[in-house]
Amino acid sequence: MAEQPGRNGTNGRTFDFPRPLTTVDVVVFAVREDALAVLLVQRGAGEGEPFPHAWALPGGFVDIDRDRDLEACARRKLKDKTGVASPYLEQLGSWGSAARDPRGWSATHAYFALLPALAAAPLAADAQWFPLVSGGVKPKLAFDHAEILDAAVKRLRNKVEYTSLPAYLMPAEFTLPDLQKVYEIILDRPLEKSAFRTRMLSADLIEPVARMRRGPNRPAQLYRLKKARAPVFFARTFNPPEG
Amino acid sequence: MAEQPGRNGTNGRTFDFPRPLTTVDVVVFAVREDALAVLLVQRGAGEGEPFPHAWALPGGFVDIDRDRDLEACARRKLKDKTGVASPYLEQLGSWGSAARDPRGWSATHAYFALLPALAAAPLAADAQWFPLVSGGVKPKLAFDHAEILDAAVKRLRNKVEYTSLPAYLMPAEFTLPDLQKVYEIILDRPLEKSAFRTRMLSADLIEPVARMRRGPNRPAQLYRLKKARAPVFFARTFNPPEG
DNA sequence: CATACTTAGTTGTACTGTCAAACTTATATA
DNA sequence: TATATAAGTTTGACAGTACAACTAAGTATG
Repeated sequence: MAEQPGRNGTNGRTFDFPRPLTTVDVVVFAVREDALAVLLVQRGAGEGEPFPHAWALPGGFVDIDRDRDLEACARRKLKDKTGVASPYLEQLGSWGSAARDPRGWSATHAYFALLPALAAAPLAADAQWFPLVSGGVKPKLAFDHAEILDAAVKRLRNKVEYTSLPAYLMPAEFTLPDLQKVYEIILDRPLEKSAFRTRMLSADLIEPVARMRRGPNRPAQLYRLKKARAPVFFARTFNPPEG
Repeated sequence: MAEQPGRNGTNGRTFDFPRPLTTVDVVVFAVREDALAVLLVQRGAGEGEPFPHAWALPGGFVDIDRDRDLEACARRKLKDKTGVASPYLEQLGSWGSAARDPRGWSATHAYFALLPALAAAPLAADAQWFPLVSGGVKPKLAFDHAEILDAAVKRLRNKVEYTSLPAYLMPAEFTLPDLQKVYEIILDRPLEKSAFRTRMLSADLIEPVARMRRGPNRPAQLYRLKKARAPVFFARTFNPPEG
């Protein structure tokens, strides 16, 4: 185990002051049953545990022996809860204050992840998906996690206006109407079909596969994400939003 | 002074593990002499100080007794170095790893600030402005600050394409050509005059004052930022960049 | 087997805002 | 008074979206 950290450094100099607690939290999004959903975990009720039984974002303390850096820490926590190793992961921001954790001054580094709908089939026992209703989630969240979730939803909504982020919420193969539907779910407004198709097809983002989706009506072309494709940023937002 | 933090909590429970160091750094931008410039401070050379004499971003440890939250900590450090109390301040991200500080596992919360050119007249003794040349700064920076600076410049450049952020780099009164010049300095390319004017004037962002700027040619209308104006997000970027 | 129904996908016109370049206006200076 | 210079406007071309109608391809139904 590493030496007690509050007192001594590694080079002989003493820097003697209290350190904030350091945690990482992850806002995990997926689209389930035609709604944007977020993954929450229920907190334990051990002695001294703040917010016992409350729902919270998956996360926890940085382990300086296991976690090489913050992103590795976020991936570890994500893997623990969902089994998914490499989803889309983006840093969201950090929240730190004297008041947010009853155990003392603490700072959390928040990330947000996008998962294909069915990726997290074997969920951890204490984890559960919650649909977002009017920007929030039903249970009252621990710490300042409601605020972090709110920031994540706003950031996602905002970026969906001009990026291809929803592509990371899709299964391996999907149709253009499928993708449009996901955009519409997140933005909560309908989009123009022809403009949407033109934009997506000219973005060098997806490629058709040899199969079609068949159903009770006209078949639809199936597409897949081009390999190792970073998100695309469009030069315009979708609907010049209101005024 | 607060009790030693590595060992005991405030509620009787012991959470006994090493904590990362927690710092805040600020990337302070201003436009000086027709170039984007960033504020750096020279590090001391006391015993055990990492990167002695190297230039670094202004910042340092969170003081859990003085700083209510992370943003307050950032404002304190900014005030110390520039005397400026309330510039535009935005969270940039966080960098944390075992390797970035020789004193041990550390995480920094980075902010970026935009200052009017002449706001920071009385600079701290150890602080100095450095112009950005091809995205970077001349001296080799301490820690991973070159990486943080790079992220800040990229974020600023990116947001300038579709927001009114440069307005926060302007003095109290300025002309539209002045503002366009600042956009062009940051983006490092010329913009269309008429489209620029149309966009800015229809954005409900600035208002004319009763005076004109006089010079050796046609006078220009002076404007000022509308009071308490949050940044404006435009529905398009400026030049559909290349392809 | 024809017809209705549904969703996929295309086409065409109107509109909005940028691009590009020319043009007009207002001042100082020679 | 002419000239130079920068401020600000006008005009037409163009790109991409909005809106709406249209065609295409399948299943279901009588």
